[in-house]
Amino acid sequence: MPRNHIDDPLPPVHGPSIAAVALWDSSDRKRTQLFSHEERAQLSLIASIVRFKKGNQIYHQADQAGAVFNIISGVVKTYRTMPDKAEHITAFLFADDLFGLTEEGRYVNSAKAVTAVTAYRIPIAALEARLRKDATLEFHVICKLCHQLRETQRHAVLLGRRNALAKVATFIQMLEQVQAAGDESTRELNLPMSRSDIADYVGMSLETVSRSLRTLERRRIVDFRGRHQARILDHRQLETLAARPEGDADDGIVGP
Amino acid sequence: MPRNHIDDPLPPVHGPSIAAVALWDSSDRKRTQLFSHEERAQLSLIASIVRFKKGNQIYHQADQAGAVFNIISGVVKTYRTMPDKAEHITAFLFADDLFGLTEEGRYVNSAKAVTAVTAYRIPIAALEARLRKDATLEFHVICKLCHQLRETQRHAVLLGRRNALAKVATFIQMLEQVQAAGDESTRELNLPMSRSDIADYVGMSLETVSRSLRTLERRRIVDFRGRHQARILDHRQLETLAARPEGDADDGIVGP
DNA sequence: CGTGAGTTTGATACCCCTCAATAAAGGTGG
DNA sequence: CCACCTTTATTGAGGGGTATCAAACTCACG
Repeated sequence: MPRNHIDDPLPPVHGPSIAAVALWDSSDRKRTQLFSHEERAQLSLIASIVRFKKGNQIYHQADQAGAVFNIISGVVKTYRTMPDKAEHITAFLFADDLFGLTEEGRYVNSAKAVTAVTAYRIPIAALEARLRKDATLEFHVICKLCHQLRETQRHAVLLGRRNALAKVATFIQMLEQVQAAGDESTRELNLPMSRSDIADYVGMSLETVSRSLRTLERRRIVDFRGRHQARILDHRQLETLAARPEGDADDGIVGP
Repeated sequence: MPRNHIDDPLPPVHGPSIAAVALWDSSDRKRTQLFSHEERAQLSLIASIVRFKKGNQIYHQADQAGAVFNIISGVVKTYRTMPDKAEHITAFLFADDLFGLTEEGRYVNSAKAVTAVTAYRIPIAALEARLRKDATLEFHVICKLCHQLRETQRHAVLLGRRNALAKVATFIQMLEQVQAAGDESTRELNLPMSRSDIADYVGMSLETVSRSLRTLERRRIVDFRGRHQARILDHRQLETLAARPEGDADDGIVGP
C-alpha cells in the first residue's frame, strides 16, 4: 500500500501555520504562508500539539469552547446535526487551516477527524491576549478569515446548484485546488472522506453521489484507483459539467 | 403608506459601525456594536458616504477592488453569476454589515442595492494602514468576520436542506432574527427582496418559493400584508417546519 | 479468513423544476 | 388621479431528476 502523505507528520514543525490566497496582491491563486517565523515561534509558546485518530470526535456543537485548532496534517470535517438527525458538513479542513469557530463561548459546529490528524491546540484566552498585542499577527488572521469566508461562499454556491453532476464535479474541482498546493505533480487526487460525507457536504443522498461518481468514471473524466484515490483525466469536461445549465451529454456507452 | 424605516437615513451619523454576536461572552444572541466612538471617528476620516438607488449596481464580480463598504441603512445583495447565467445570491446585507470581499485585488461577488442604500465607502489602502496600526480596531474586525462566517455557514446549511418548506421557513427565521435587533416590537417582518431574489438565495425556482410562501399563509403560519410585508403568526410551527425531516402536516383546509 | 461497515446498483415514487398562462403590483406619463 | 404598460408574482399542468427503499456487492478491519 502506498504511503499516504496526509498521515505523515511533517518533519520539523516550527509552530502554528496558516495559508491563504492573498486579498489584494496577485499571486496566481496560490495559497501563501501568512505567519513569519517569529510569529510562529510566538504562537507555539501558547499552543500544544494534539493528535486524533481517524473518526475521533474533536469537539461537539454547543460545547463550551476552550481553544481553536490549527491543522498540521490530516483532514477534519466540521458539521452541524439538524433536529431531524440529518448531518450537514460545513467544511472540510486541511493543513494550514483553522477551525473552532465559536458563538458566545460555544462551538457552532461539531468537529471530527476524517483521517488521522495532528494539530495545534491554541487556548482562546491566550490567543486573544496575543492578538490584542500584535497588530501584524491580527492582520494575518484577518486575511485567513477572509479566505475561509470565500471558501464557505463557494460551498454555498455549490449547494445552490440544482444538478447532481454539477455539484459533484465542482466538489472534485475544489478538492483538486486544495491539493494542488502541496501535492506531487502526478495529479493524483485524494478523497479521504466517505461517500456519505461527500453527500452531506454537497447536499444530496449518498446514492446519488455514488451514481454521479460512477458516471464521471464511465465518461472517462476521472479514473478511480480504489475508493479514495482518483486521477482526473479530462479537466475540460469537468469544467463544463461544473458550469452546465442542463442537457447532459450522452454516455459513451450505448452499444450497437 | 407607512414609512419604511429602511429608507430613512439614520439621524446623526458618527462614522462606520459594525455589529456582531459576541464570540466568547454571552449576550443572549444579540448583536452588539463593536466600534467605540473613537474608532468610528477615526474611520470616518478615511471614509466617505455614498448612496445607491434601489436596483443600482454597486460593483461587479472581478472588478478591480478599491474599497469596502459599511451599510448605514438599506439592504444589499451580493451574488455570483454562473457561466450558465444562473444567479446565486451569497448574502443579504443590512445596516452595520460589511461587504466588498476581495481575492487578489478583485471583488469575488457582484453587489447590488435591493432597496435604497446609504453606506460608508472605505478605501482599502487607507483601511489597511489604519488596521495595521490599531490592534483593538483589528480585533473588532476579526469578531465581525467571524460573525459573517457563521452567517454564511447557516446559509450553507439552509441550502443543504432538501425540502422547499424547510428552506423557506428557515429563511424567514433568519430574516426575523436580523430584524429583531433594531426593529419595533410589532413583529412586522420586511421582505424587501423579490421572490426571485429569495429563490436565488435558497436555491430553488421562484415558482416554488411563491408556492411555499402561499402554503405558509394558508396554514396561518404567516400573514402577508402585501408582497413585502408580513407578520409571523405561529413561531412554533415555523420552527417545526424549519427542522422537519419529512412528512408535511396536512393543510387546515380540507372542507367537508 | 470472516465479519460488518461502507458502497454500488436497481426499482419506484414524489417533489420540484420547467414551461405557459393569468393576475397583481409598481411605475410612468398624460 | 387614472389609464396604460411593464415588471413581478401567482397558479396550473406535466415531466424529469433525485430521494427513498431494498438488495447485492466490495473492501477494510479485526
